[in-house]
Amino acid sequence: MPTTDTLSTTFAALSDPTRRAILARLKIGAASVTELAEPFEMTLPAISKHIRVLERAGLVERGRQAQLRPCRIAAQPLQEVSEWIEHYRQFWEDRLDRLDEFLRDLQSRSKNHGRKKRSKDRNIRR
Amino acid sequence: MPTTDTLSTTFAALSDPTRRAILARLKIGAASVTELAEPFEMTLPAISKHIRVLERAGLVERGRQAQLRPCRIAAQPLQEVSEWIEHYRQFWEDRLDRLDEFLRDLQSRSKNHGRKKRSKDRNIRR
DNA sequence: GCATTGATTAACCATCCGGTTAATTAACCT
DNA sequence: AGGTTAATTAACCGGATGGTTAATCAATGC
Repeated sequence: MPTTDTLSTTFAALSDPTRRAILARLKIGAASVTELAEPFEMTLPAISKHIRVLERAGLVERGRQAQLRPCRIAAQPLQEVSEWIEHYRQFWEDRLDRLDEFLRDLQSRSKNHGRKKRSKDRNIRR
Repeated sequence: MPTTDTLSTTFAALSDPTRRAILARLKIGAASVTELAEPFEMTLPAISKHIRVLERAGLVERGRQAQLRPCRIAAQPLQEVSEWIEHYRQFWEDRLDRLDEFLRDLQSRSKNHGRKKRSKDRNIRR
């Protein structure tokens, strides 16, 4: 029922491979529904639904020309996702950080035999 | 049943606000299940399930000490998400791009009166 | 007006999801 | 051994999701 927040609907929309494929297709240009449906072994209504999900999430916009409803990408909501995810960058780069620390540690140890220097500036994010 | 791909399960895991809140909480340090449950008006089993979803998605790992199962963040899968999303950056920055193009256009036009330079590498279409 | 093409809506189905309560496991403490 | 605390499992429920087929709407082209 609710779960109205943008981030949730965006993530939900992206959690389906068909939908992501549709977005990928739209990266290279606008397309009609039947065009979008073509690469999939799926009926048109199914694709139509997927598109509506993307539309509700603000990830595609659609026009209308003749009996076509051309879709184009509108990735604005991805910005919020990107910002959200950036707050976690340090956590997936932690291993590198630790390797980094290990190397710096090794280096300083070789310079002043074996004294371990405490590196203050850990939380490096690059 | 299927939909086994990492990206899908990661996005799905992130599509719930409770789960994102749990991750946010874990950013500031490991915590037990009851600790994690505390801020929510929700039963323990519910939280337990959420945690399992996060765990299956590889977003948290858990230890075991006494009867506690301390959770800690493991944001590695977010890297893939981040990479995926970066491929769309140009699309949400498009407005800026077009302003940019407009300005460059204006500039080159003033230099060799009114000849419009075709920028090959744009990829904008709408 | 009527057939054709493009797309949506309706009705239906199976499965998944987020939540509950109640029962169960697991480790600790006397 | 028995009791307490931490957490999971089991069984269940209602509502969302992803898909189908069949029917309908909307615009075009004779």
